[in-house]
Amino acid sequence: MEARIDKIKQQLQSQGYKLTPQREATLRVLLENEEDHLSAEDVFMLVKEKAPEIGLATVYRTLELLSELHVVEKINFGDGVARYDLRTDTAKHHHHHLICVQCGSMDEIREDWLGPLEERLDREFNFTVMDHRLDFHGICHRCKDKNNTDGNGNRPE
Amino acid sequence: MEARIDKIKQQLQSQGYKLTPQREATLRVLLENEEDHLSAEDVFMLVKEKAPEIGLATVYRTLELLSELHVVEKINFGDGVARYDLRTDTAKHHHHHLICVQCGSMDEIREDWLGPLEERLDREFNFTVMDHRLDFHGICHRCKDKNNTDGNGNRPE
DNA sequence: TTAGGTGCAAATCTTTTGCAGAAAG
DNA sequence: CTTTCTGCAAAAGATTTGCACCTAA
Repeated sequence: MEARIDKIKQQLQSQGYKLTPQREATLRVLLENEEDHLSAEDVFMLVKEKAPEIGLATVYRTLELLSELHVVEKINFGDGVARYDLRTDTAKHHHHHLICVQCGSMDEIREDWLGPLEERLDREFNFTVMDHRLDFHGICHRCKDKNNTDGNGNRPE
Repeated sequence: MEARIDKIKQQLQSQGYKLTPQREATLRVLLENEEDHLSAEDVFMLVKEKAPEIGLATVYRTLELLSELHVVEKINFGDGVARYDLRTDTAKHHHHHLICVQCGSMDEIREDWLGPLEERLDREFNFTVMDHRLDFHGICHRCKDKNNTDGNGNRPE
């Protein structure tokens, strides 16, 4: 974890930014909750536990900065709040989301399935892909199990 | 166009909703701008040309209603505003977006490239896809041309 | 030392809601 | 008639910004 913080610190400094205690605390929260998709408010509350004096505006400013540096990715599930995902170390951000329309859960697929499509885009549309976002909406395996064993015969929708 | 309005009118009525002049004007705007991804504000301004007395809240309420009826799809490109796409008559909504990080333009690909992936999801993850969203971020063909002929050698970012 | 950061509060922006009056079926 | 709608204005949330004061490098 220290190594990752150091690396990000260098990224910041190479662009003339400073690693302040507030930014470091924010980074640690993101690292400790890598599996989650935290909103700015979520991050704020978690950071407050470590650094109670931090302001919400600083969290927003930090997340925006980290977003510009491609350290985190800002995502939007349509629930009115932006969420922030720490990016993995690989060059691109290759993961997809499975969003269940029944229970609202979200799983991730940490593989990239779009390589061939991106080549095709470059060839056919002269569009050079830098990033992508792929979300699937449907029924997750948990809900499918539940629907089948649900004695009262409830069905989604 | 009248046929499509009639069809939606029936959809509304079968659920106990009324087709008011405001709703009809909103629908017409959506039909006339099917290629665009209008925000609620966009729709509001266009509807105002036909029905100046309409209120923004009514537009929001109408769009939400049409969304529930699956007449439009509410989408979110992460720019802080929800946008609304008229759904095509086909069962699924198969199109992808090419969003240019340089000029902000957005093109559409009206083909579905994900069929095989969706089958794989069902097989490997037991996840049944009902819809998907695929956005690519990168440099569009227009900006690539512009960058190459730009005498002052400006580069994006 | 000094450019960049911070906290706070106020401002902004999108979207939602309460309500009294209007109108579709 | 009665239930659903509408417009307006106010409210609610999320995010951004102005500003005077700090602080990391």
